[in-house]
Amino acid sequence: MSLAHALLVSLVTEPKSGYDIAKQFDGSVGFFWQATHQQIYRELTKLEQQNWISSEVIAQDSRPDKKVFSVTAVGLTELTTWLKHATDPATVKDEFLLKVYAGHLVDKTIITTQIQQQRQIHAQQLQTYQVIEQHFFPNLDDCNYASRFAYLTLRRGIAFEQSWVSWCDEALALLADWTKP
Amino acid sequence: MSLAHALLVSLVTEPKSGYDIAKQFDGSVGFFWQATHQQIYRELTKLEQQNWISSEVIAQDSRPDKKVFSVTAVGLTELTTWLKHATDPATVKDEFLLKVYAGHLVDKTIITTQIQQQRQIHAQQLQTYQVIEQHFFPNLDDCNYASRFAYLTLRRGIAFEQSWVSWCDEALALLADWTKP
DNA sequence: ATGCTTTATGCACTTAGTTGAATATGCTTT
DNA sequence: AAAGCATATTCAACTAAGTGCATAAAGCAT
Repeated sequence: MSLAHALLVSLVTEPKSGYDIAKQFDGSVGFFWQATHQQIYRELTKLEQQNWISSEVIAQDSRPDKKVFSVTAVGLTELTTWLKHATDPATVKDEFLLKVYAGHLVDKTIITTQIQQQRQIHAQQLQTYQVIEQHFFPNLDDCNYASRFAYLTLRRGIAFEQSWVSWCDEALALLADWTKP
Repeated sequence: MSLAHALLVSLVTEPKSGYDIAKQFDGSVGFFWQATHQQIYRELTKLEQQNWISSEVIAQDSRPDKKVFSVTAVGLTELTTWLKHATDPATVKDEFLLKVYAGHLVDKTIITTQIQQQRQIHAQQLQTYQVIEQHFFPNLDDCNYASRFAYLTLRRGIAFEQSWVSWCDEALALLADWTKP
């Protein structure tokens, strides 16, 4: 279970509220971890009970109060312990590939459409990543130490999406020549 | 929720027992869907209640009886409906990338080791896929219609692993030049 | 006869994730 | 002024996923 660690990673960069994390999970950390706001709030409560994080209520004018969480010393120790431990490879559960595998059951156009849709999604995401790369990392030497690691994960995102787009093209080309017997 | 569909896909190829599916999930379908035997048995029970599959107890000598499941007409309809529907992109939850992102917190050697371990895992898996490709798909023209779709998923597996290995090499090269301030 | 392995299935429990709503504040739009 | 929107948090109920343990039948080895 790593939602806890995803939250710690997010909070160690800088303290924030549950609401902020939920928003951030749409970007940066959100590229490799997602959770709904309910999950986030529930887990934050648990982490505070465990004393891995502590909270402080901040009054805001023009907005409701917010509860800002920071990682405690205990939490930081836990984080480094976790970083040292070997990582199990992420389990792949890919509904789309399941459909490709079962593609022989239905008319070819159905799978062709599916692949085209996926190609579109991944090409879009690739472009998003490339814009971020050009905008925030035009020159790695100018980047601080922490953001270089963010850059590595961005490079992974780019490689991932490129690999998908290429595969879609390959698959569509192959499919074109097949006929159902 | 697609465990149900993963089971249907597995059973539509040929009827089998829960035990057989659990074994098969170590290969072919297992490359993009995994489940423990308890999950499988529980879901099979549910699918039978829904009448998407039906079972027949087969007595075996030299082995305990087994319950062989087949996809019903209702189940097949459900499968094709599912195939036609748009597919949400798989949610990525990658503990390893989370660690890379947090890499600035700890000594560089820790992340280097993590990346090397991942490289080893993906290089190994790549080789496994390549052996399967050479062994079972030396010539696509000789393959029947259904196994061509299996080939597409195998190609995806190969592209995925190659992409990981390349990224690991790139990341290790970049990391080598960085020093913690 | 007993203990180990393979085949085969299941229950109980726990954790993770989803869905839907309620509550509160203050800003902007109509 | 009313309605809708963004911020901010929480409750309650539910479904899905995952872990651990238990059972049982047959074959094989000691």
